[in-house]
Amino acid sequence: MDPVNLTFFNAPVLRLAKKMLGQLLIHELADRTLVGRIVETEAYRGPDDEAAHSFQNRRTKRTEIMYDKPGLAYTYQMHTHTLLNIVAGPIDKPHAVLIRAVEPIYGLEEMYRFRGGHIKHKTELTNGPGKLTQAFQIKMKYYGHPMTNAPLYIAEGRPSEKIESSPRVGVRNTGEAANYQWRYYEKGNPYVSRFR
DNA sequence: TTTAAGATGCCC
DNA sequence: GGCATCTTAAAC
Repeated sequence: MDPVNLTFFNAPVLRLAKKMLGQLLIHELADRTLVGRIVETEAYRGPDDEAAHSFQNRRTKRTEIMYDKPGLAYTYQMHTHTLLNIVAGPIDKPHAVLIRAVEPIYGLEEMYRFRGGHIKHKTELTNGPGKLTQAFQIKMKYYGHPMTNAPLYIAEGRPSEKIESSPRVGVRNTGEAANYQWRYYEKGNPYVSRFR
């Protein structure tokens, strides 16, 4: 499967967050390729978004990558988990899309193994931003990796037909931004994370 | 140098 | 509801 073109990511962040629903997340491991279909995303829109790490153009070692080219991976550590974002356009605007859930397509046996022995149902493999990075073995080493290049990339999938939106998860203490409907997900898909 | 908080997930 | 566990950033 071929990666999407770099221009795919050069879009305003809200539009990109919706466009990414239905696209494929692919990680080529030494002995197996893992594939998932993106079913839930969130947009974080830099300077004017209090919930974003780059709020008020805050520029640190962590947020630096968001000021770089669209299509680069912004990985960061949240408690015991790594979360995966993709930088959106335009360049110099610190915008990014968080991948919150995917539907597992290929490599489920590996995903079960990477997730540990406590998974009862396959919907629990990848229905959360920390779960999917664990299932897909996406680590901090991918910080700055172009998501158009093997071994970790986005490929064209079947676009989502029914998209719903909601407030973002876990950002309740961020003033007005807590109300923005910038979480997008495929309606009725069982792999979408539960809202908290 | 120290400390507190966090775009989470698992267990009790 | 508690807690693991680690990076970042702000306080001291």
